[in-house]
Amino acid sequence: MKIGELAGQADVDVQTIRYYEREGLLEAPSRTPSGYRVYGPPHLERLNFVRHCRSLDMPLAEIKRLIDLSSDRRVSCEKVDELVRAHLVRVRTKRAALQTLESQLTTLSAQCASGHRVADCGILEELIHAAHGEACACHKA
Amino acid sequence: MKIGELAGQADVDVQTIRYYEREGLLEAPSRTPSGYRVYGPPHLERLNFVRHCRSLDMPLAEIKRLIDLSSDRRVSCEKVDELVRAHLVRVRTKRAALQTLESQLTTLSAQCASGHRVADCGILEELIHAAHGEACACHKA
DNA sequence: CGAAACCTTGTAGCGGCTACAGAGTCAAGC
DNA sequence: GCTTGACTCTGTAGCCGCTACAAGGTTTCG
Repeated sequence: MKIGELAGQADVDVQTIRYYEREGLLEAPSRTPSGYRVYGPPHLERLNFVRHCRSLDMPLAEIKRLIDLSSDRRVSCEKVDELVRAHLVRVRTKRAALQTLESQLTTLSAQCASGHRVADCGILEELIHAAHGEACACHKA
Repeated sequence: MKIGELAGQADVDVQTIRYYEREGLLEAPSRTPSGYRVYGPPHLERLNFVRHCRSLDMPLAEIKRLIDLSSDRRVSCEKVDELVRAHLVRVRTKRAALQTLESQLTTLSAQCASGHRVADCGILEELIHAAHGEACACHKA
């Protein structure tokens, strides 16, 4: 199949496929005499794998390492697990930060009694006041 | 004070300050005859405000609008609240997505019984298997 | 035969910085 | 006075993961 069909099957932009090829995540496929890329089922499988990892928010570099690891089937599985675990830690950290953020913003939004002017706005006061302090507590270890 | 001192006070990179100036978030300060930027306390205050908003993960464009709104004290506060609320929705959505992600990765990591080879790795099997399906359920509305 | 839909490469843009290059300025020590 | 080092200046390029555009070539369909 040609690139457009592959893109349709995997629900990915055509450009993204070429980008993955450039970045070494997808093998360069064979070409028609006129230079069009021709893909087979293994390419689709690989592409779906990459997209699934991306849906788990893994950076491309990590997906690439995962592919390299899995292509050498003698390698200990611990490395794969290590990688996934490290990623999990990152996600967890970010999620926790967003949670803090969420409650801060909720508090902030509650400062605003409707119908008044900016001059009396609790939100802005709060933001300016906080800015006076020594930076946001949520960003201190 | 000069840019380095301002940067120290606000715990911001010097380059970031110049970047904020270029982007219109910080007023261009006066200069010494030799062209060095000279800042006063109001600049520090503004910079701290921007950093605080950034610590709340607001995009620069939004912070700029917030500054513009707050400089016109006659404007209704609703716009400020609207802006904060919209940001809150974005944060909440992202946090929820990360939460789903977190549990998926936890499940994934549990697939891996230690000491075996990649060939038998539950994680990779899981990832490849999932990739075969019609994409990740977590990304469907 | 000609239009439309595909494909090709190369390049630039997004956001929010960060880092470098190459030049100028300034304060302190010898 | 002269050097050294720390600062500052501007301009430019890189990071990530795409996305979009330009300017051309190919294929397909009516």
